[in-house]
Amino acid sequence: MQTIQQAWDIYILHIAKMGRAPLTIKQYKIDGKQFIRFCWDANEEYLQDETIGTLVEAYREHLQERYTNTQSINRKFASLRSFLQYCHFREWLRVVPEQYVKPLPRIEKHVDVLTDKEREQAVNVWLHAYQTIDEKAHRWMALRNFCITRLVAELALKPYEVVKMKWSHIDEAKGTVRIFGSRSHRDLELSTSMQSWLMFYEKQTHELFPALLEAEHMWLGLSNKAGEPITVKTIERIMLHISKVVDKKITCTNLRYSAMRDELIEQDRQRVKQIYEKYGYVQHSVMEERRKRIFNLRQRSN
DNA sequence: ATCAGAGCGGGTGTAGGTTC
DNA sequence: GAACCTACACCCGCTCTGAT
Repeated sequence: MQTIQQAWDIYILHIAKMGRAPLTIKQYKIDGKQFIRFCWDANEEYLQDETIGTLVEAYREHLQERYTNTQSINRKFASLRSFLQYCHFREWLRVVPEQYVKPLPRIEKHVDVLTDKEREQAVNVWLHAYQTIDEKAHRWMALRNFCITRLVAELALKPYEVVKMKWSHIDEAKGTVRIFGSRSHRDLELSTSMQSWLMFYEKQTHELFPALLEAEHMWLGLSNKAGEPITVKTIERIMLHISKVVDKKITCTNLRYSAMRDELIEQDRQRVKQIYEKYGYVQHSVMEERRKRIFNLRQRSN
């Protein structure tokens, strides 16, 4: 007889072989660990038809008590459901207790969008740092952070897309930059002011790090291995610092939505259809949903 | 020798985004 | 539009460095 632990380990190998993203696998491992710990506490170690129903039912209640956010609960249901189906497929289980891993109804939340003034303040934080810091390396870093913040504020980029940027993705003649998402790319226009900031940043980078003349990536770190790009963690920290200074939660996502807002005029659904690709969405319906949430919030707060 | 703070990366809840 | 997958945000603890 299979233990639940063994089964989950095999299941993880299976989804890895299926080509799931590393982050997904990492998350599913966490979910598995939690479920197995719960089973142990209930003195259940083995995967068997006789007990799996009551076990999963009890786990469902446990999750609902422990977490308030239905999104979190539903994600754990999703991985558990997928695991149970796999067990069924492998004939370790005759039946899947489907009714206990059904998702809870989703609650729609409003999104927080920055005002124009807040956005401007946020972008100015690192510009100001750049203008006031004397020490060379820190000054360069402030310049880098300013350029990143401004790019996000202007082009509504996601952190992952920022990190992937390379000098070769900029078309100086056209004044555009090619942004690579996780599975597609798009060309966006750079303002002339943004273009000159980037050129200036490039020059400064080469002056400070002559050895990195050949570095492909635009955003480098002082303590990284030579030529290695920063990670999304650094983007987070740039935003965290801004949040502290302006005393308002600034994240890449709310900067991104603030940049989208002006184009997402409240009633203009036609426009949403036309521009969704610009903001890196695969379908216009996602952006339509975001538009509704953005304007709901503004109606309430105004 | 100890402390403070920056930088970094792992862990995990939550939200965003894609696929079916 | 439900179900599923993946990224984002945040917490925490470790390490390194420079100040006291």
